[in-house]
Amino acid sequence: MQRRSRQRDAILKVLEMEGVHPTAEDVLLEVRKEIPNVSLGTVYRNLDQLCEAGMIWKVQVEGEPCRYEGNPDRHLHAVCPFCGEIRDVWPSGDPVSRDSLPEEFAEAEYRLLLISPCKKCRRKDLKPAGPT
Amino acid sequence: MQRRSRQRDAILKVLEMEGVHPTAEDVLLEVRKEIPNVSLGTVYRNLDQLCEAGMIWKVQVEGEPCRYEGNPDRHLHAVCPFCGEIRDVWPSGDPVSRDSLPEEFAEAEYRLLLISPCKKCRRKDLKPAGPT
DNA sequence: GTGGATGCAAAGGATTTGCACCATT
DNA sequence: AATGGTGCAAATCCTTTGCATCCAC
Repeated sequence: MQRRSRQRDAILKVLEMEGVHPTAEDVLLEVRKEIPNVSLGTVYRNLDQLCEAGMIWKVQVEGEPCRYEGNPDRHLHAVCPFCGEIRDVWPSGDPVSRDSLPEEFAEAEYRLLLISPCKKCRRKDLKPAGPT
Repeated sequence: MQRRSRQRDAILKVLEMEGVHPTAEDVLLEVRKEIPNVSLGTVYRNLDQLCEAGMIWKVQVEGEPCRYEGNPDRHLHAVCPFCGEIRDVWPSGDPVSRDSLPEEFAEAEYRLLLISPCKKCRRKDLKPAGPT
């Protein structure tokens, strides 16, 4: 990533909005409001670059398209098993119980996704479903 | 899943081998040793069914095809960032530090993937890479 | 014999890529 | 002007599906 471009700036701006976790498609639609003819390829290329650069993060929920987010501070994600909504979760310490793991994982990196109904869905009385 | 079939039996047998985490493709090749003309569609259909039935599990590593495993006991997975090898990890208690999370996640389900070099790769001196 | 399971091939969705042109430095 | 970025469309990869046939019950 050496040069600047209107497109990348616009993409980054979308991801810098608070609490959003858009898919590439979502980003495309949002950016098109400003630059009507951006292409999906460009969005993907830039999202990749920004990830590499550590400026944004990818959030993967099984069986769904990748989501991206711009909040650089380390935090977790929770997905609602009913509606699929993703929300940020801010842990107060290490969310992994190292004590419960073999020595060799004392410092290991991890991907942790919480699965828990969102407020809206908690009201209704539904049975848990997806992600597998 | 109501009837039995040679194909499903064979697929299940592959997954019941200790410590394997094959992709659908891997399962196909293995099953073909016994039933040369199984199709990939059949493999996927049966893997899905067996997952639904809770007899096997799906393991998702970002950017890679799904892997499957037959060990029904609750455990974690660790992926090697260098070679992609997946190994089983048996925690001694709840691997999630509930104390570090907001109240509402006290009982939440989760997906946790550890990222840590395997023995072979620990010897070599490589820089961490993938999964994003 | 009935309806679930199969094999095949085609379709599908998400993401990547090749290429000629455009734009930033 | 050099070379990285873009738009477009085609390609790729993994997975799912439609359909005629097969086979377990």
